[in-house]
Amino acid sequence: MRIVLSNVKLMINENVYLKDPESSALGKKILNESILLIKEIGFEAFTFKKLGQRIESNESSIYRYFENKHKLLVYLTSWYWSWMEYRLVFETANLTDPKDRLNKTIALFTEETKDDESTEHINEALLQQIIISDFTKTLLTKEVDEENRNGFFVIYKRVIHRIAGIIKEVNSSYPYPDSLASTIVEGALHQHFLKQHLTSITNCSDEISPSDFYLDLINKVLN
Amino acid sequence: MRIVLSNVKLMINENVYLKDPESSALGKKILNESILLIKEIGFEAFTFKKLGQRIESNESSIYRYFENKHKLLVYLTSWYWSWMEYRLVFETANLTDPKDRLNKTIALFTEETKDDESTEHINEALLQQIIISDFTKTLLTKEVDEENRNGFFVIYKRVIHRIAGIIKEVNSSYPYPDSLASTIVEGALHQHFLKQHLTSITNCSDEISPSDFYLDLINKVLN
DNA sequence: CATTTTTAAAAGTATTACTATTATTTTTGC
DNA sequence: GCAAAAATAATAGTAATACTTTTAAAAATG
Repeated sequence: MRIVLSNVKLMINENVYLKDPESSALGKKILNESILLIKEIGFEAFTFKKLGQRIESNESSIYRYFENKHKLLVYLTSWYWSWMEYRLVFETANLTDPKDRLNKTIALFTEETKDDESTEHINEALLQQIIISDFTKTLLTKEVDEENRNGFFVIYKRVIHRIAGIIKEVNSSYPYPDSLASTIVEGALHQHFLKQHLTSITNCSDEISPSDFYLDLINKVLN
Repeated sequence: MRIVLSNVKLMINENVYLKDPESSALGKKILNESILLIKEIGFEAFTFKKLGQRIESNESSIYRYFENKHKLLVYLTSWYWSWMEYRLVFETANLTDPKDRLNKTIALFTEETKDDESTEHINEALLQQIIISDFTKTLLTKEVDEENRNGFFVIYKRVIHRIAGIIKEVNSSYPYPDSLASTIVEGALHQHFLKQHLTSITNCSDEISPSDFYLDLINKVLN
């Protein structure tokens, strides 16, 4: 199923950016090329100076959009979860059986993503790779409580709550729906990472996907 | 059950350090105080200069033990997993029923740690807090493949394999023992973090522990 | 006690993560 | 179509980081 996103603007918390990057050509270039550059050299080595060189623009111009690279990463991850939320709502809309809805949901959040061609300035497949390697780092900081208060993670939290809600529809007496949802979403990212880099401690491979593992898991846990 | 570690030296891969920190008083001070300082200001803000000031020693002296702070963190995390492996072997040694062994194991890896008084230069409870916030960062780098080849993560991987082995004893036909083990160990760290900072997306609290959640989960998955 | 090793102190370098200033270009509103 | 405002580019500068190097002093060891 192809999603039409052309007319939808994903809303990202305003505290994350100084100037909305979706409001200008340079801003979109920043999003687009930062994904490529972070994927290429890793988030730790990524700097605004290097990004500036790459987009043939100035370091200081990028600073007018984002205070620092951490906030740019929070922006990109928020965009990703917002896009996933949209897909979740869209792709489960016509499913009435809670079990179908749950299986579809788990598949969506544990599968590898293909690029969605309806957004030209974001390569979703590459963005998912960045989410796998770097999303957790946006949370694991000394500033997490303050940033959480400032709404940096609202979209992610909303996504987890939606999934927890679907879990409850299937089994309303299960006592840990939020923990199960957060464990699966975060765990799926981790299994993708292990599949790519630490293959010996996962059963996921070209034949077995994280989806297989988590679909099996959730059905056993909820029945 | 109290563990006697006085006579045991946990072996850490030699590629991680330049000089064995357990071989000198300064080295032990580096381990001891780095745990306190990382906990205090966070790993990102932690520098060898600050650590040097704190232990009233010189920055350059610390560089003779560890090439950089990342390797110091890999050392600390390896030490932690080595200690956990020791506890795992010790505490399951006299259990013959596979189910008992598994439950004990899951409890061990999902519970909050109390300081083990038998090692004076490491505060295990604080170290666990660092593991919760920072262990994943040691893996999520651009250099993970090279460091993995150099044996930086052998202890962690061995721990996961041990747990996977115990899972297989309980249910030899379960198809994803390694993924289940890695999901639980890593997921438990994540649930502890959520419990502390993003309480709305976990059911873990003062009343419900990550152990409750994962013990329930593993028994449902394997039966 | 002489040699080696370890540690400390100081200085130096390249890079990072910004900020500030000024100039130029682009956009917009009348 | 032009003046004003806003955005961008270029340059320079700063404080901190993440080291390396050198030299000297202290401690350990054979």
